[in-house]
Amino acid sequence: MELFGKKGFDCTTAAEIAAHAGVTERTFFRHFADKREVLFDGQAVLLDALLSAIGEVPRNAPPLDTLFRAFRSVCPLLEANRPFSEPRQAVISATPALQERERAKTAALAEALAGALRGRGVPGEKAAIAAQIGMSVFAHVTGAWLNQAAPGLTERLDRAEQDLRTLI
Amino acid sequence: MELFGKKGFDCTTAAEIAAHAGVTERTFFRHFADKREVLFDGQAVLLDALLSAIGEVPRNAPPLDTLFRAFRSVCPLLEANRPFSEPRQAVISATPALQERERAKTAALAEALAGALRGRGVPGEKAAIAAQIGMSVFAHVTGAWLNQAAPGLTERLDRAEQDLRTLI
DNA sequence: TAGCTGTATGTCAGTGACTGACAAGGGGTG
DNA sequence: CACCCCTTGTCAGTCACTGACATACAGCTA
Repeated sequence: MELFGKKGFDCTTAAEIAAHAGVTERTFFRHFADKREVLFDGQAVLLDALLSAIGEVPRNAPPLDTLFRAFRSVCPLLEANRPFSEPRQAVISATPALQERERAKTAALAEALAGALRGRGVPGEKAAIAAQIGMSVFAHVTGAWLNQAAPGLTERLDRAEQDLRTLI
Repeated sequence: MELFGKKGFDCTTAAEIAAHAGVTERTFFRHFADKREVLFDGQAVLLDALLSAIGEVPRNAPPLDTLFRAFRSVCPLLEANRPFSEPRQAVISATPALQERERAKTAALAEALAGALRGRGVPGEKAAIAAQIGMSVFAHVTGAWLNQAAPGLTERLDRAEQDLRTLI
């Protein structure tokens, strides 16, 4: 983040990152599949949090309710991480290649959510659509919230869910 | 597509593509921003078709109806293009880097749709959510249809729209 | 016709992301 | 102590992509 803030992502070489961390470039690429991946490590904990949150929701809840409850339950985690995720998001917003990667990550997350829904008895197609919709709303909300802290995440989620329901 | 079918996308060098087209590698990169872009040229016509289709829908239609009417109206175009898009999709499905690019393209398309909705008086947040939701359903449908031709696009769209409406 | 201009292409050298193969160190276990 | 596993370093190589410069060709004008 130091280097990215100073020179931008594209103008920071992998060798520089590695040197800044006190290792070789080769070692860097053994820890991260590629240069972009260095910014997307926390995804795993978010995925775990969402999956276990889904497990807490009563099984008879409708799919979208299940998802939104899970989203709400990880809000504190995201709020706590804001000091790290805000500058990170600034770098991503300035770099198209990173936006591509970010979309890939949220897509993977959506697939995981779809799998969780299917595991709770939601039919396949509907689970996929629900997960994609829920995830795109969630990503939209968190993105807007990272741009501007107020209103908070849960309030934004409420509004987005309202918008979503009135759309149909 | 010949080369990609034979050796796969990753194992086909840009120099080979260029040579196969009878030009230099440098010339290749003057026509396409990067190697992946060579597979995503048709997006512009789809965008135009969708935007003009949106223009045909009466202005007082609710946002999601507007989008789904537009989607339905481009189905013939997609069905006509199937001979080209099916092998193309096979290459994309086999190459994560291409899936990333594809998601970026559909995201750009969703933003364009959101802009069109806003131009029709839909408030900003709702337009963004509607466009993302519509687009993700549309992408999901076309993806499934490219994997298996039957049932057809419009029928799949009907079912997906049903799934979507019953989710709420 | 000769000259001028703009645009598409070729050539070349260079940077930087990433990879495979091999060697070297260091800690735990028998 | 010998052995093994895991991490790291080293090195050479491939390939995507870029900037600078030269060249060819088409159309327009004097």
